[in-house]
Amino acid sequence: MADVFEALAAPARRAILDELIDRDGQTLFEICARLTMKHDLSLTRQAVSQHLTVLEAAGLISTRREGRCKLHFLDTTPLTEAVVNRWLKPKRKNDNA
Amino acid sequence: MADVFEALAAPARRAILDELIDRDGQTLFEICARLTMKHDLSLTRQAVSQHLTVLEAAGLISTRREGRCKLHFLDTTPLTEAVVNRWLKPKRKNDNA
DNA sequence: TTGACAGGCAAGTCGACACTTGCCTATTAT
DNA sequence: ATAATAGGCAAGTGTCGACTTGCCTGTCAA
Repeated sequence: MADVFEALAAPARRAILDELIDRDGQTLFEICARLTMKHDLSLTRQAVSQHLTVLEAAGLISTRREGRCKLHFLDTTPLTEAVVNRWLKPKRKNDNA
Repeated sequence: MADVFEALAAPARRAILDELIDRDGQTLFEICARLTMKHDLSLTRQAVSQHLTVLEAAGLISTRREGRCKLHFLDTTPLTEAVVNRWLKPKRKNDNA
């Protein structure tokens, strides 16, 4: 699994995660359209496709083919492992509020 | 406040956060030494200093001068706001386990 | 006051990555 | 079969950031 933080580094990829939270299981073209509409990000289809590849390599999204469509689903478990378990939980050892 | 995710993008900066979790309030030289020892990161003092600047700009660390030393303290609140409140909590609306 | 220690500023190099362009494959409908 | 849809592969460009080198400022002890 690739680096979760490297995947989160690009603003476009964070916007994609936002989009998948809003509506899970979108296709590449749907994501492209909604990025342009709601996030003012006018990217090429290839650009979004490469972002999706990075996100999938980081385990943040999973995909399923459906005929000629490829659906993308959000998975936030790597986020919990990478951020919460690494920095947020250890601090709770001292100040558990 | 600068971008939290951009601050987390560099592995060296994440290692610095790990170091400050292990021992809070370290100086620049202490962090330099411990990065070399425990993380196999042999960086210049200036490199670490620039990383600390980025982390402080992102609000992830706060500093306090103490004579000729500058102590660095971890602050994880931006992490919660940027990650948990953005992606982890919204998912809990559907599947709250 | 001189030297050592802790840190800051500025310019320069270099590699990685975000993005584009161009073309190709696979699935579905007419 | 042909065209349209949904997506993939590969190469190229350009910018940004991580890191270094060199020098300067401030603090403390002798």
